[in-house]
Amino acid sequence: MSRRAALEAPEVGEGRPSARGDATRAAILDAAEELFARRGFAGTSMRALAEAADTSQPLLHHHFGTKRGLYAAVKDRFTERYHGFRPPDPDGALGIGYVERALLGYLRFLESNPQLARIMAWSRLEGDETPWGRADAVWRRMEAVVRAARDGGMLKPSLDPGLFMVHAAGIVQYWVDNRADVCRALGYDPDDEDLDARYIAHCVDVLLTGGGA
Amino acid sequence: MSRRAALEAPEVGEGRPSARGDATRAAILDAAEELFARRGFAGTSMRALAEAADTSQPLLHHHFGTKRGLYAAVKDRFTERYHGFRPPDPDGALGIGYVERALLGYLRFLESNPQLARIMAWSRLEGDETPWGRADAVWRRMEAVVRAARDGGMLKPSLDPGLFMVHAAGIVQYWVDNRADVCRALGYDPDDEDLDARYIAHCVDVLLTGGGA
DNA sequence: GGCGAAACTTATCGATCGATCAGTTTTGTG
DNA sequence: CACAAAACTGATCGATCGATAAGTTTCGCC
Repeated sequence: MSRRAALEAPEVGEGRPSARGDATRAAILDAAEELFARRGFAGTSMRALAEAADTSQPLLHHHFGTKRGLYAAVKDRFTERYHGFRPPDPDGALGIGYVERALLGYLRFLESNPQLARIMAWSRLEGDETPWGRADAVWRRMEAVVRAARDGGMLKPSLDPGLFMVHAAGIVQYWVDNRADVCRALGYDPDDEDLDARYIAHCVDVLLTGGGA
Repeated sequence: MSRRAALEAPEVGEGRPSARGDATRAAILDAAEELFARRGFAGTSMRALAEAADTSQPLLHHHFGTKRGLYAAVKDRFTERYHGFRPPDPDGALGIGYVERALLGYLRFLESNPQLARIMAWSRLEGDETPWGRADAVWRRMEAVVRAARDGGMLKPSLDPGLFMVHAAGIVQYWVDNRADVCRALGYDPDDEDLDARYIAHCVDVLLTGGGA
């Protein structure tokens, strides 16, 4: 097996690096990202990955050691992207539109990284924990924003920042997960490009002013 | 292959039924429910299923035809259970506590059927659509309740019943899916038995009166 | 009690799985 | 250019996959 196994995959290498090697590694990761997201870990074979990456199957083991190692490498690359998401800068006042901008931003982020959302969903079902451990930082960062908004007088004092954030995150996540089913069941037009914004706006209105009469 | 294949599995049979056959079929379905929920379709082998059901592997094919047939049979049985869930009866007035009772009831339902929630999640990722098609009826039924509540003056007129229901369903689903991660990241005690109720109560408060200051 | 159908067991099929090895080509560097 | 390391290929390993065939036992009904 190659010395450049599993966990040390992304770094440039210990011996002599190679431009060609980096290119194929990237191609393999791209293909793996696509296939793992679509079919999950158990449903994806190394041979299918090799074919999708237009390489040979033993080469996958050469670069990433084992199938799990390749999976971990894919998630590592995703982790960087995931942590690249940040709630919009409150820039001073937490205006009324801030929550809407934040939720819509999160929705757009998930929609522009559909494979990330799917891989996270697969991982959760597969019982993987460690690779996404660093995601806790994102949670805490966003909770801090909510707490600041509350302490800044924008949200009512009785509000629990953590629970409120779970509430808000669930709004977005559930939507991207079930958008198609919801449209089919309740008769919304799935091709309506404004539907996402309407849903978020509706939720934000309820979140801030309540749905009660 | 047995005549009693795939889609016709649950019914009693066309030839001469057998008490023993029904018992093993149930045992196989129980084991399959457990294993498919834990490891997904691709991650579960027929041999592992046979061992868990304490039978032989060819017997699985005898009763359910193919692996997909068995999977479909498991989902069929789940579908009945899923449709067994109903929002609590408004019994006249839609009091302030009704939404809380409904959400908490849905949460308890999902928590008391953890395998149902997991199988639904697997199915969604695997791209299965038809087997849960009848779930649309549940969606519409619950939407009708929200619409009645709105038209009855309990919710504000500008509210969209469908979007509000997605919002509410997301609150519950996201919680059961991410409860453990949320507790770890934000420091809630995962063993706190009141946490579920507190979360739901918090969400209902925001849903009805809003989180704004 | 006997007869046919269903239930069940044992053995095994071909295909595919992840992984490894030996050998060749390419690449970077002195 | 020469040499060593890395990249890559082809062949193949044992294990396991879903599925089937053939034969035996059990069950339900007349």
